Amino acid sequence: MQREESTGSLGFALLGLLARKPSTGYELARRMERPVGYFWSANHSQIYPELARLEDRGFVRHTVIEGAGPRPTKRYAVSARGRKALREWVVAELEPQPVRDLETLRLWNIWLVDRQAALDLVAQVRRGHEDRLTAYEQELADLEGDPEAVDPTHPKFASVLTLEGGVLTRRAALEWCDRMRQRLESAPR
Amino acid sequence: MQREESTGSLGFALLGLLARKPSTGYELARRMERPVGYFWSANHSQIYPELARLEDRGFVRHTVIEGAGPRPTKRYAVSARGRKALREWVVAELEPQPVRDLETLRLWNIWLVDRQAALDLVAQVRRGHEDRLTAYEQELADLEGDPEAVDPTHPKFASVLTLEGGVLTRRAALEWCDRMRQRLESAPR
DNA sequence: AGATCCATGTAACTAGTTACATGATTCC
DNA sequence: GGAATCATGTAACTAGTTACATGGATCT
Repeated sequence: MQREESTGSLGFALLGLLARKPSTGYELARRMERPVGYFWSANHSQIYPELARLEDRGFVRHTVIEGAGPRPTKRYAVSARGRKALREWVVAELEPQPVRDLETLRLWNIWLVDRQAALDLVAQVRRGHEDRLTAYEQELADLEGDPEAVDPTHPKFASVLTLEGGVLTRRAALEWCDRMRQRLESAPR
Repeated sequence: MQREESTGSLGFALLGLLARKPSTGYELARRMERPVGYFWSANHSQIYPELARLEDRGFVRHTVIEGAGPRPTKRYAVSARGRKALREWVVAELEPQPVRDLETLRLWNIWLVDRQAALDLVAQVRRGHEDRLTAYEQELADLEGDPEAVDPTHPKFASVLTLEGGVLTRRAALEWCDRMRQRLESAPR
């Protein structure tokens, strides 16, 4: 048993955001929605206390700026120590994380419902993948031709990589949905 | 504000398992590791209390059987109400779930590390996808040629669908990893 | 005799969600 | 004047993890 008290995934998500651009907690919450929210999300109620913990550990520092809230507005930036901790976490050997994929769980139970309901479910899942694919492609288009996106030490390089991953896997998921539809339609009744 | 107290995803995961085969809590925990664990996971310490809640709601029932533990061994089975609740959940219109994908989060920060470390990370991620792909293909091979797998009202039909989805998306992920490797190798230094 | 599996539970904790609370500024 | 946006926090809750606890049966 360890009382280690180490930074969790949310902390590294925030460090990654701040390494790209210093921000207030509010801005971090907005940036968490999109595009980071494509692979990590958090509410502001989780972000504010986590920023305080990161500051305790010396991973971020804040300066008070003028802002619109009833309390002082704080802009956070990563420290050298925070950057180092993030770099180390990125390349660490991590054991595989537990998966929790609600859509696949629902599809795994599709044998319980009638054909029409099954087709509706597949269509619903397909729509979700389609929407995400469109979003990824739009983000990618914005980065296209940007010379910084070719530099592997620039954040935009990493953004392009992750977006391309999203495109590839969502396209595969669409193909899967089409197969499922065919399978359901051609199945004997 | 609602005090609705409704069944969550874990409850439906357990109902789905029990709809396929009545089991003890212990067996459910084992089945959660593989193959269900490919898309949903839970520990026994989460499973036992959840089974009690499902029973409170009349979704499952248990009978005491002979077993090896110090306490009475209970075999659970879904009730008609539980089956109905599961069917309704499967086809419900659900809002998209928050995503938490640690691997993509790490790749999104890859611009912070040197080329070798970046290549190592990509290789690590690739290995994970490879291992999963192999597992999916093995499970699929076991189901191949099974006449029940063609019947859309049989659980094996749904198993095949989800495994095929896994194969398609993991193959896409492998392609993605190969692209990332090329991109990193061909990048100017 | 010791390890592993079967079997069920609770306690203490961390992570994440939803709701409450406050108040200035800007847009319509 | 009202809604949306900026801005930060806390409280109460649900979900999930890790550790503690117990003990028979089977395998080596």
